[in-house]
Amino acid sequence: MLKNLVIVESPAKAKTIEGFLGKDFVVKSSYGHVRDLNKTQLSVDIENGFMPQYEVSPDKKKLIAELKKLAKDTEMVWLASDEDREGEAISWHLFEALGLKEDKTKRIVFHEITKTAIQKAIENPREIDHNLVSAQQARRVLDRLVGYELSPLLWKKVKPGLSAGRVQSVAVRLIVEREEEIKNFESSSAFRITAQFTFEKDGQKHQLQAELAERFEKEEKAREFLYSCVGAGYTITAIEKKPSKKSPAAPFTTSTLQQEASRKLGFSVANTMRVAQQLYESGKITYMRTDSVNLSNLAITMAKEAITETYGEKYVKTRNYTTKTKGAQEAHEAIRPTYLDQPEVKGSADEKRLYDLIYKRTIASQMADAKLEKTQVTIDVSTNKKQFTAKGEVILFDGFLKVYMEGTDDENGEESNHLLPPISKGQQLNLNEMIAQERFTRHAARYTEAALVKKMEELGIGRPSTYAPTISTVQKRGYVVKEDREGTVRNYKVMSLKKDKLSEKTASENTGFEKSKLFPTDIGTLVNKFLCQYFEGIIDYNFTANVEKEFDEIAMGQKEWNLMISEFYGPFHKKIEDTTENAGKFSGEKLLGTDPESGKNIFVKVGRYGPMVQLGDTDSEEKPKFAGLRKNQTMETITLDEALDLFSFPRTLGNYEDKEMTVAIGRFGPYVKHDSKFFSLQKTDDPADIETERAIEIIEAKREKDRNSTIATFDKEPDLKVLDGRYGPYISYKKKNYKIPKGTDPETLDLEACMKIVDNPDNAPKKRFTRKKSSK
DNA sequence: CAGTGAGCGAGCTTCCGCTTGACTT
Repeated sequence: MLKNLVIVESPAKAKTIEGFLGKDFVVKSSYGHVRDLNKTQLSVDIENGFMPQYEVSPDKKKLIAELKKLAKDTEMVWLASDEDREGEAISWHLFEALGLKEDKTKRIVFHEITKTAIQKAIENPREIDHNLVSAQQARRVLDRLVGYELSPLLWKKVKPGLSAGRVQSVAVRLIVEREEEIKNFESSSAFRITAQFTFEKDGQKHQLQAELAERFEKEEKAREFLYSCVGAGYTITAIEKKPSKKSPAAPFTTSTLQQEASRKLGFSVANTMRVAQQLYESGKITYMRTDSVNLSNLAITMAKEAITETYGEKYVKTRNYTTKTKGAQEAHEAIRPTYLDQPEVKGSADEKRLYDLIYKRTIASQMADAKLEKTQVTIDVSTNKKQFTAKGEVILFDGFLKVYMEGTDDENGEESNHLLPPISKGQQLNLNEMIAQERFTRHAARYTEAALVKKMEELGIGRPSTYAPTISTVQKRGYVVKEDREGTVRNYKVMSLKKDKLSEKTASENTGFEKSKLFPTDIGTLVNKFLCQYFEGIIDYNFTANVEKEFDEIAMGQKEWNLMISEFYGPFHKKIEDTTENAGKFSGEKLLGTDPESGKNIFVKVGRYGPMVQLGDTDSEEKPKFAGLRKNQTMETITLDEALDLFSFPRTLGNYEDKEMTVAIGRFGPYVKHDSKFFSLQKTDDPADIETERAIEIIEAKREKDRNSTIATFDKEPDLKVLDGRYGPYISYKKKNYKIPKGTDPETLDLEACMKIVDNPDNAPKKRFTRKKSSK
């Protein structure tokens, strides 16, 4: 009989811990949650105290059976899931699903994976905290109720297949509102005056860059100022020195790792997590989904040693960081290298780069402050009362800067603090050139994925394990797109004073260029408008923070979980019913104008398949005509002329092989149709310009490509083909695809062998899991 | 992925938070 069975959440953790515990312990993993609400129905019994109806998750059936068998023959089961709300619930679900006995079960927790921490945990077991489990249950039920009542309402009122939820809808709101802010932003310009001075000291020539403290809104005033400096002398009248320091940033959490990897390595949030997972699984870093900035004592000791050895003792300053994040649950350590004596690891290029970032951030966090000296120099102008200032910064002691400096999201990095030449008070300066350059104010920056995560974390919305999936969800639903956008050229005025002569010119710059930024789509904007209008409370930025307070009360045993849910659900559900009944279709319909040919109205609106234009009124006798918007068109910017162009399809071309060709625009872009087959246009083709000749070219090019990807065909069975596709060779038969078993050379297949493959159910195409409903 | 859009109505879609692989037709 087995003595001890320990169950943790992650298999990599299980492996490490098993090494610490010795042969009397077997350590297994639950792979996260093991039970959940059924996803095909609400699974919350509203009439009976909102009782959730749990079931073992389909992908956990096998695992639970295994664990159950193991637990039966074990003297003591130790539930060692994380010490937070979700972790406590996982332990309780395991207890229930495995049918454990209280006297044979213990609950233990630890925040760091070290031998002492585990042994201490084993010596201090406790029982499952049912209040904490109730708080998780409240969280789970609330999210289900919100998601599963709001989403169907969107299907009815806006468009099928949409979704809404406590987290994703706020993420979309942030992006939509930022876009509106940008749209309403009015840029203003002012003239910034900079001067380059020279002087000689001890036979050496020096330069000094300075800026006028004041900016001029009007071009005329800037010009006046430059003129006023003609023939002027310049003198340094004050030098002010101030000591300052910089401290290192805290070790990485999930959110800060995503931000830095985005800023410094250009990683998407999903890529960062994928690479971090690989590093974690190969034992190189600690757990990557965490909101804690805490390092274990062991880690701090290791860091101290590494810093002392490489940089010397005066670079060491050990620190304990505390989180400032709202709602942080700190079940894990910060993200750090497992072994701090390893500055480099083997692995893919991405793994190496991400590890390097984690290594440096961790080491720097335990290093001394950088000591600086900031200098401000004041320069008087003899011909007027205005003053220039020059700023400089000297690093007296580099400290942690030797290793790592946190990146910034600030795109207005105009101010540069450079080294100053040897200056002294009273020094006379010569003006080399003075420039007045028109500078424009900038709108707030659009969100990158990582910047959105940062904002969500500030609002306490979402968790480390959901940041990346949420960003992917809002893109999958078509609410948000991640795109590059080209900028526009803008002119600005430059005036220069050199050798007492004024010259003026107009220069141009590219502005508004965006790389990998999040933009709202028409659907995202419309859904946000709908939710703002009818469910302001749910997408309020403080909604999560407020319900979190109540979850905390439940966790402390001060409130019943289902009472909390009931208080929320009453008004919420009433609003759902009201809106279902009283609100009309929410299509964002807008009249664009009238068709000059027929005089009928042309609208733009969201239809069953997305944004479209409509020719003719919905309630008119004659059925209106519809056409979907192209990818680069939006409901807000489409013009009447563009709408009319969309109605010019399908357009008939000449014949080819005695069959008619047409050109049209469909769901997947423009295409040529011939003999009831479809041929997609190239990106460079404009469907408005396609004529017979080009259409034939496109058809022939497609046929050629098909021929090249055909491995074998058979005269006896024209429906069967061996083809080479995206994922390698496969068999196509009667519009269904079959995989070829491993180790079979597709070139050698004859018809008989193919039919054998087709008939073998193992090779049958995978069907989407659909629940069979009993027929009535 | 497959080239639609009213209305009729069946049947489908959907949440957040914990975890990894499987493996694309």
